[in-house]
Amino acid sequence: MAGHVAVVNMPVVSPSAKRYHHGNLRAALIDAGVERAREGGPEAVVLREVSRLAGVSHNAAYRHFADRDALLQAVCDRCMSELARLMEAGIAEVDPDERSVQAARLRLRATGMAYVEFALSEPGWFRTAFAVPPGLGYLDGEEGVGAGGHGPLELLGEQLDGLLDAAALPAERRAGAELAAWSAVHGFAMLVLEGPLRSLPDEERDAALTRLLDTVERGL
Amino acid sequence: MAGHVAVVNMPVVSPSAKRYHHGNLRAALIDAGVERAREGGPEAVVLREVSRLAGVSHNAAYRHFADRDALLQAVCDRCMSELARLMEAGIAEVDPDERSVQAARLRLRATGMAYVEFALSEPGWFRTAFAVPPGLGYLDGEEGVGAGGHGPLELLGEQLDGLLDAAALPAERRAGAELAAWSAVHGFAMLVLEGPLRSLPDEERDAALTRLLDTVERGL
DNA sequence: CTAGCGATGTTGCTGCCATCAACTTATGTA
DNA sequence: TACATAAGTTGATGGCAGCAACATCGCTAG
Repeated sequence: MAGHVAVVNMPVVSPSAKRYHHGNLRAALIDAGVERAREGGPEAVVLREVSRLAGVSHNAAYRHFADRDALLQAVCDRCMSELARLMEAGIAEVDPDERSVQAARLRLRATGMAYVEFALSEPGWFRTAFAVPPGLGYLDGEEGVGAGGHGPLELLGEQLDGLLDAAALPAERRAGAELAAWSAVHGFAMLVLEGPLRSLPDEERDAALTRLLDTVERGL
Repeated sequence: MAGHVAVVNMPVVSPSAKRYHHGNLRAALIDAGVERAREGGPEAVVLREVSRLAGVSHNAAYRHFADRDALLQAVCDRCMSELARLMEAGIAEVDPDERSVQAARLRLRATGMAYVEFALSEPGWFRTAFAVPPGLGYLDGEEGVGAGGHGPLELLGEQLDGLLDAAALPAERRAGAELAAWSAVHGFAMLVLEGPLRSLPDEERDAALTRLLDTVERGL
């Protein structure tokens, strides 16, 4: 996503040529929104500023998005996808063919670590990913998915299934396990990022994360 | 806090008499801010609107607060205090003299339940409590405390100490237990309130909360 | 080949907000 | 009792979201 440039549906003309019709404005606006969100989070996704970045006048955006929230929604999706990709990458670091309890546990742990690492390394994107405008329900389907076509929740579920298969998770506890694990890492990220623990020293923060993941592993 | 009316430092004159000097504007502004936050969360704490509610012109607020963020900060504190009070109330429902493992566990559970109940019953206040403006670190000291003078983090810590005393928590796991437990309930509240799980049916939500608290209890 | 229509951008409003500066009124104190 | 100062007010500026009316372009039917 970093340095992302829309490649699909590129304008037929040279991008430098200043034309009345942009040719690919919708994608350009989302790109610009993602860029701003990276620095300043969801509140930095400002229609006028984003339009300026896209080299177009304010109001042009209204041809492609009903209002600011619609643009923000699209930007949120992209941020969520980025999170999914990072989680996929973390999971993939454990040999996919390995079926041991150990491997299943490592994968779950990697999932949680990737989640928090994303929050800490890209706070703007992380906050944006969860800043879906009120009223709009998360569709949980096609949007916000990683390269494998699965969203964060599905990725987490797959790791829990892996734990189940490896007999490291009692079957009667499988239900609802997603939400328990997810809540833990999400809350940690929020508290540390913009909550009361925002000024916790890095060292203590990392120790607390390890402690947290241990707790989840024991408790699930 | 509901229907809260500032009693300390009330103006010496009848409140209905329209005077040039309000007499107690600072408190009135905070009250109005809390009222708006209840409905619309932190973004509803708007200087002009709050001033209107206090029956004073915009800009009057600048005699009492450096800027909007300073007012918001004060409102956040009040919301956090309200959370602390609800947690205290939940904890107090278990006989304070009872020292059993059972009682200690119930108290921890009540703490978490109160936390989530506050988030669900007063979403505006909950979101505001954690919306301390960036740059301002949480002081974690005098602010945001309940009737007993303790903040949410301290209240949680006390319950964990209780678990320790009752030998329901190994001493080597006491460190960092606050953050683990807190993260879980906080993440749950966020995900359910404004996150991807915002449209989860009440029934499933309650079941998930039970499952979550079980997990924490086992894992700590 | 070309007229014109619809899609895409632009200019110029309105109304809301935060904040600054300059002015006014009340209060308490010397 | 005068006046310094705290507390409120009026009236700017500049930014943002969104509406309306106008301008330009590109494609397609005839």
